[in-house]
Amino acid sequence: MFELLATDPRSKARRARLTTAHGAIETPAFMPVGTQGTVKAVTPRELREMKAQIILANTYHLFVRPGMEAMKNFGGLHRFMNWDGPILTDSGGYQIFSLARLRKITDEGVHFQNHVDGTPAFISPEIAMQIQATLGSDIAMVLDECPPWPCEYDYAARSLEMTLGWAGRCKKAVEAGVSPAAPGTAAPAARQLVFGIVQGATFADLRRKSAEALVQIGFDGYAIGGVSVGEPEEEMLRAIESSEPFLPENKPRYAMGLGTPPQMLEMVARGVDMFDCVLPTRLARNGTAFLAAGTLNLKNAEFALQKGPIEEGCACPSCAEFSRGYIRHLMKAEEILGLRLITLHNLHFYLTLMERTRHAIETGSFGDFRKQFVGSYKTREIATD
RNA sequence: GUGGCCAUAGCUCAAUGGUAGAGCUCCAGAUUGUGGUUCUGGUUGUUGCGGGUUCGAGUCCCGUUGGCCACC
Repeated sequence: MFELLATDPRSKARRARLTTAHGAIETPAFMPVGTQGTVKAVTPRELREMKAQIILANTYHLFVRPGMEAMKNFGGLHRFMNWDGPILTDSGGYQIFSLARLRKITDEGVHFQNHVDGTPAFISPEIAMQIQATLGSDIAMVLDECPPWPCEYDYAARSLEMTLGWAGRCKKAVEAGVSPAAPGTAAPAARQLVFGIVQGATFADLRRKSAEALVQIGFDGYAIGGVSVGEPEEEMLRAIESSEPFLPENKPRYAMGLGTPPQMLEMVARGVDMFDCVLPTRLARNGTAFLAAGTLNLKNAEFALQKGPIEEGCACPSCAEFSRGYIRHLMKAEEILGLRLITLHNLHFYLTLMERTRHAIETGSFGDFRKQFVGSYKTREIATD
């Protein structure tokens, strides 16, 4: 169920609520990425404390390791990782193409060797949905091919044909009843939502065709894929703009793998409701922190003696207790607490940004908020102690 | 005391007598459906010191200082 609560009169920004089996998600929302059944370096308790509403996990990674036997044994991913909030599972199409040693792609599915021990495996649209049913995620994604950037028109068109065929089979597989049974109960679990994925690379006509065909099949939400693959920001926004007009207003839109803080606001203004991105967690592990003024590489020597927090006035647990100088030391010494503290800060930053965005849309001030935030955010701004 | 080996970047070490380099550290940059990864740049030298041979010496010769090893 997806209810629109407020809309911005001057842009396509929406404030809405998506209800899943494990609770409601207030949108626009950022979803922390927990590929292997863990948002790297933080616990589910910490995620709850910073008000994460939903997290991601990855079908391909969990299929390869620990595998479905473990998942069945533990009664699904929620119980396995001890997270009782909503989970969205990416189908693994992206990983099959980026990680696995490819054997063969056919209309039937993908034969591949996994990146862990090279074991051959096969994933079809039906199998992808079956795995996600076993994982018990609240939102499942269809299996798709994510073409590279740049990409020739002919390749993008052929890839889209295959992906659309797969989307139809995913829908059919779900209707045929691969939905998860509620572990340990007689009652059937609440229905798993399924999102289609718009592809079409950088070509507006393919994007439109993709969106319209998916809507024809009918999904609970629509993702915009084929972005965050190395394309320049203008291409990324164009991909959003050429997909969104053909998606229904009463269903959530999800920009896959995106983005930077300003990019998220630009996409909210273009009608996107949901985001996932590894930037806050990955960059944290390399020492980069997100601030209102831009990013900061905390490994830089200039922070060695600074006693202030990562960001003045920040309400995250790291800023409450630790200095830039200490965190820099931890990162230089490769102490795991350092990347943990920055991860907590960055996730708090992303989640708070979306909370402020929701508030701005509700109060009719999104335009000003967007302008103010994007205007003051610089990639190389260096704040002083 | 005698004999031998060694001395080059902050560290560990390369360099047929022909423009002194590498790895690590250090200083920066990249990272968008995960990459604690990886990649890309950059700083640093009176080649222990003093002489000599040579067109040219980190390299050959003499002396000297320091370290290590072996033997009286």
